[in-house]
Amino acid sequence: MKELSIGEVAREAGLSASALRYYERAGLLPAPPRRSRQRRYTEAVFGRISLIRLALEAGFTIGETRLFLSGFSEQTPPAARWRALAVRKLEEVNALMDRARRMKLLLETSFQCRCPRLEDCEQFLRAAKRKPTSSCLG
Amino acid sequence: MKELSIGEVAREAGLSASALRYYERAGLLPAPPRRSRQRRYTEAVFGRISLIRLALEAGFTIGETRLFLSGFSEQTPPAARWRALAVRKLEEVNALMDRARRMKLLLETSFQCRCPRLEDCEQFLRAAKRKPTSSCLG
DNA sequence: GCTTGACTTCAAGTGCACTTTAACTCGTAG
DNA sequence: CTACGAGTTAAAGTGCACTTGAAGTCAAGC
Repeated sequence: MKELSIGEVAREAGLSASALRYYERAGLLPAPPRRSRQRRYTEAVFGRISLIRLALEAGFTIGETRLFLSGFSEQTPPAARWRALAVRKLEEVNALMDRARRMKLLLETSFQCRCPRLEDCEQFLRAAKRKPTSSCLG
Repeated sequence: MKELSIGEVAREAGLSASALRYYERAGLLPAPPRRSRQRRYTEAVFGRISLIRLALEAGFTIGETRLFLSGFSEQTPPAARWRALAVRKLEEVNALMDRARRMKLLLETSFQCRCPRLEDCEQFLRAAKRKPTSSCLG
């Protein structure tokens, strides 16, 4: 199996070597074996990295992402804590999607808006206040 | 028209007085008139505040939010810059929604997943990789 | 043997969105 | 008159997710 240096992994994964070291210190990436002090990764690391990026980009903190990952890499232990996190995060992600959806609608309607102050735009207020369209991706 | 102190505005709007002063320094909130050095707001401030919060919570930075607000409060001037920002932000919001959607799907499928490592879970990988369901809110 | 380039560690720095602190001013109540 | 609570400022501090800098290690090429 091919061994990769931190530079190669960084280049291919599209992030910096320092970020990889940071993830390792933070407990998100397992410490790989060394060849004369230098890290040697296998290609399995890319799956882990995209999992980490997916979580971080969706708004998980480093600590939550660690817990999220440990909810799977270990067999039984932190199930309760992980489950609690997942439920809470699911709510947060729902809220995030709702805000993003409203902001999108806002940006789109703002192209039509000719009001002097956006706070007074009827069309905008309708867009900004609309509650979740619960049918979509719910 | 009723005049409100910074404390009353903060309490009613659900944020801190220091945040309001910070928004003012950052050019998001207009500097209100003073009664013996103390800020006196009218109720119109609440509309502005919810606009600010909506933008910030959807991922706008302070600078972008300022530009966003100025795109409306002024009649003609920064239309081009604002329009460019809006288009770029619309893309970012789309990306954010896509990530949030995938994270949501991920959290939901993870409740079913019994794989030792999530990176190897077939069901999960299908969920994480699925591209935008372009029909929804597009 | 010396240089080069990619790696190593540890500590300190960065940018954002605020918050906290210290020292101060007011208007009001006792 | 004093004390109190709520407001004021400028400057420093906070937490997060990294990045940068300094000083060193190591294998390969000249």
